[in-house]
Amino acid sequence: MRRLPAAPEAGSGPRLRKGEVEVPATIRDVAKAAGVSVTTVSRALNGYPDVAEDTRQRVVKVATQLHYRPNIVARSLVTRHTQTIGFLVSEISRARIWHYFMLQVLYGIQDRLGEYGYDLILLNTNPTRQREIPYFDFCLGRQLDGAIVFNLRTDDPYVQQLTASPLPTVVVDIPLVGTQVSYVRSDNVYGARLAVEHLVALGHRRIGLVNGHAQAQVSHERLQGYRQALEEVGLPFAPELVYEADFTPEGGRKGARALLERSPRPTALFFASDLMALGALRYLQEQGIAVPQEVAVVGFDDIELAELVSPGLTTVRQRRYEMGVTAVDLLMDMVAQGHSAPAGRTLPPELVVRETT
Amino acid sequence: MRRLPAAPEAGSGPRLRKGEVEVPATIRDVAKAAGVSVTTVSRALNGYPDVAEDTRQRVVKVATQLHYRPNIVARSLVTRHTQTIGFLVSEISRARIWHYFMLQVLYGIQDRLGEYGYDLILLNTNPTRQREIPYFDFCLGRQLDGAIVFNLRTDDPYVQQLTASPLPTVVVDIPLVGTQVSYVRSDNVYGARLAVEHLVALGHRRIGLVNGHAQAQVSHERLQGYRQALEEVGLPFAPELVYEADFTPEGGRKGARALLERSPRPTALFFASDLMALGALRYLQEQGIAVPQEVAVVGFDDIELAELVSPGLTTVRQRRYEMGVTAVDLLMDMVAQGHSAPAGRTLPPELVVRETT
DNA sequence: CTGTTAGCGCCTTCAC
DNA sequence: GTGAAGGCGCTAACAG
Repeated sequence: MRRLPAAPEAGSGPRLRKGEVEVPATIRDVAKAAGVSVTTVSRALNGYPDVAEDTRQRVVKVATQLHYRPNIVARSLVTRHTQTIGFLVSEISRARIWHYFMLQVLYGIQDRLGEYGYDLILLNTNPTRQREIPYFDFCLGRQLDGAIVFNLRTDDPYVQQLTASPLPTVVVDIPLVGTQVSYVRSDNVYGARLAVEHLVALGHRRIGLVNGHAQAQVSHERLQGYRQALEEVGLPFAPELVYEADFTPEGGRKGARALLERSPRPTALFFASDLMALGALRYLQEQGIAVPQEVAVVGFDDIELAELVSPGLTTVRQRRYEMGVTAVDLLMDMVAQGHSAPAGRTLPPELVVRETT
Repeated sequence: MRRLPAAPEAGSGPRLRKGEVEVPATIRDVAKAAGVSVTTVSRALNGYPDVAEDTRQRVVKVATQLHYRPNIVARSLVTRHTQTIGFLVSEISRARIWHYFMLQVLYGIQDRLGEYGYDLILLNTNPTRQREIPYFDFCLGRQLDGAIVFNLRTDDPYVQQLTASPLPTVVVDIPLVGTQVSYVRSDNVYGARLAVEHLVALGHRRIGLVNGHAQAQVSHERLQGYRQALEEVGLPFAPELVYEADFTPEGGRKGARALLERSPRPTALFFASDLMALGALRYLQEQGIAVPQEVAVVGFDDIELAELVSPGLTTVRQRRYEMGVTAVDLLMDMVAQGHSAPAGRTLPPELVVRETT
């Protein structure tokens, strides 16, 4: 199985080649070549103070010559931490649609994690495996130091397990708390209010909502914000003006069609995702319905395309990159500092007015 | 440093709690509880045939009770493979723009890797670190079984190192070969020809090209295809009709503006990425230039938005998901089968005609 | 069929 | 300041 049979000749010198394959130098090789013990090499390379300066220099030099790289796996076995964080994206393969949003969060995570010297592992999970194996067993088996969970549905079994997680975890979008669990999300209620208030200020009185599916936490929150804003200005809440879609362009299209059949016809449509708004925009154009003259449109997220289409999409910007960064900060507070879970963080979204309103 | 001091009491039973923290059961705990040796546990759980059926059952049962999960790190240390592949995206944090394209490739990778039981680790690298550390040192240190390299510029130092890589590696977009290196890419020459031939068939004679930057391998190939197609139909190659941009919407915008100032003005524009085409489309709309009546536009990639904008973007589709899947297949051929690098794979793109031509 | 014996490469008390 | 010894949790010969 192993690529290399144990080398019989434990000769001295940089045992660099064995047949065709390069054998990486171990700490022992360095020790031998530098004429010190492995202990000293370990200390010298890991920056402990109790090593004579000239010894350290010699060790470093030899290590460089030998192209020595500490074996992270071996180190992890003894230190019991891997400098690795798991990124668990529920249904990553099917819910592709989410990922315009996700990507930016991922950048934030990746950038910040880099600063801490951690790497990110994309856990390969799927609904079946997910049903069988507690989420943290994935992580525990791999000795991960923590995890970030993304795109969890509220009815996912993991939600239950999460609060009692023994592993430092940050959940995106769902406000879960536990001694080892924290969260980061946008203030979706506020964001939705921003959108609706903007529409109301523009004179709209019948405002439709095309929402995400009910298993997404954010859908509830955005609906709530929508209702709040309406109530605030004394507008009635009309259930027939709410359409439950699924965040996809196709869903947005259907939602637009359905809502525009109501009478009196709404003069504005608020979508719980930009992708839906974009799908609807396309539909409206096909139907020859003028935006924003006949129907105003507001999206949610502010994905890059929002400003690339014409007319440019008015939308509620989520601080996606910052969500990633914040997730890591919260996580590192638990992992590195060993604190128990800090309070979750709720980031304020902001309205970006373009040409669809 | 370690979270748990060595437990002094090595009592029997499922030593499940120590203070607040749950201590995962080890193979030794299972062995003890099942009344067998650790070897037997290992064999039973790993499906070796030389274990009595009732012994196996007992072991499995005990393991389940104890919530035993093998420590992957420990296993990796001895087996010398980690069931983990590195994904190295050059400049992931700054070249954000690439990633509409990347994401779909990533899905392909992730899905296929899951079938093989592997996970993917996102290597955190940056230009600085990249200049200092040979690419495979990242991987070797973490004992990765292989790597997939994405978005490499032709002038990146890694390109040199790659051919001699001791680690199974698949490069996306750059046709590198070595005993342990293979590649996957689209047939960019052919793709560009498809685009230009389509335009020519539509009667266009002056066709501009807004290309990517010169450090991208694909730019050269697409330029080549552009020239080939021109030559084929006896059209002259006019250097002033080629603009070197950078794959971004902003670059596409600039390219469109520059090229449309040439006289006689080109009647068609071919962009080396959809993102550039989209940026240009936006510009053309602002300028009141009718697409496709006054200027026809063709993109490259077929990212999801291409069909979401209106007019829908005519473009050259790359099989992005399939590129990911293929990359993994090539890689696994080296990693699991232990073959030396199989020939690289070049996937045929296809023309998708929408409304901009 | 099962157990004993050695490590994998590294870090870490504990002596010197 | 440095080294010797032990062990992290697991797999893999090699005996029985």
